[in-house]
Amino acid sequence: MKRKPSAPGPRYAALIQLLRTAEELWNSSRVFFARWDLSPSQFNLLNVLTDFPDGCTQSDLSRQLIMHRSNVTGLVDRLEERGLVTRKENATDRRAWLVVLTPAARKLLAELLPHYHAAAEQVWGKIPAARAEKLVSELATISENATRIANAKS
Amino acid sequence: MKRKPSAPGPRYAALIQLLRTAEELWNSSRVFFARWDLSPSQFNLLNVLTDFPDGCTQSDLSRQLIMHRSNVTGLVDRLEERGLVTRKENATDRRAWLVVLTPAARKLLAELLPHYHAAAEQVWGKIPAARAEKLVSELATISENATRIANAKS
DNA sequence: TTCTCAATGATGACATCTCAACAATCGCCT
DNA sequence: AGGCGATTGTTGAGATGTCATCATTGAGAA
Repeated sequence: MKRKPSAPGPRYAALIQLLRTAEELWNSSRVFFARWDLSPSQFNLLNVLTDFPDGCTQSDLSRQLIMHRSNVTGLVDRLEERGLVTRKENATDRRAWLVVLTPAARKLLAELLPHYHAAAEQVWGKIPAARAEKLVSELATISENATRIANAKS
Repeated sequence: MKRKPSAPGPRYAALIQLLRTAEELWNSSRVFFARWDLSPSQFNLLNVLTDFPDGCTQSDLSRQLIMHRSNVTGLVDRLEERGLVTRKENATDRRAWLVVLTPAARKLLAELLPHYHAAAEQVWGKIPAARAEKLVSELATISENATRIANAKS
């Protein structure tokens, strides 16, 4: 008894749900960060920079944020215009800038982050932390498999 | 003993991993669909249309794909230029088009979908279907919570 | 019927992203 | 020292996405 041609397997729907959930999270975060006039990408960039008090190269940022170098250029441009970030010259490598948070950005993050972390916890509802942590390893497996399969020569 | 100010809760990292995994899946799918000269969004649109043999309104498409109406306009424009989709006039509502798959698109999908469904299964590796299905309900909970929290008046 | 409000799709402005190409610089190898 | 390949940031083209706004059309209330 045949079903539809090329019926999806049982785990296909789960992947779709995963993508959809991530999209909803992203869109929700857009609404959330709009209160501080930030986009999710802008916040992520600032958030990464908090781990690099001495500054961070744009290429390093692109790797941390998993995006193309050329995208970081415009992102930093707009954040620099708003005074949240500055480009410092790098004495040891004259090709690369050092992107640093301004005090204004640190103040903004100090106000924003508690709300953000609280909201992140709220999103899980009654799902316990133990379950969430088990999820992480499964998600990591999926990430690796996806990247490997995509880069495999067909 | 205080940690960093505004330390993230235990489930925060899991959310980050979720977003990262979705991003890797999306990027992997970009590489995957490039074999047929399609973007992930273009594929998703065509895939949705297979469920609507009589055609689908652009607004309906925007709801199915969770994107703004204005985005569907350009997406359909480009697919129409490539002959994968046509805009039929709608007798019962002269505001709306009916977007329909062309035979060429059906042929393309018939060739593409088996590979896609196989890859989707492969991504899970040794994670059993039962666990994947349990994931779905948790992800659905997260989706709902995120949307609700974002839309709540603060 | 007419009026009003909602829905549809298009458009323009803009942010976000990828990719290819480029000049400048770095590092290493000979 | 010189040369060569890799890395860095920028630029331009173009796809993808949001949002506000608009004219057209639908549909239900007065």
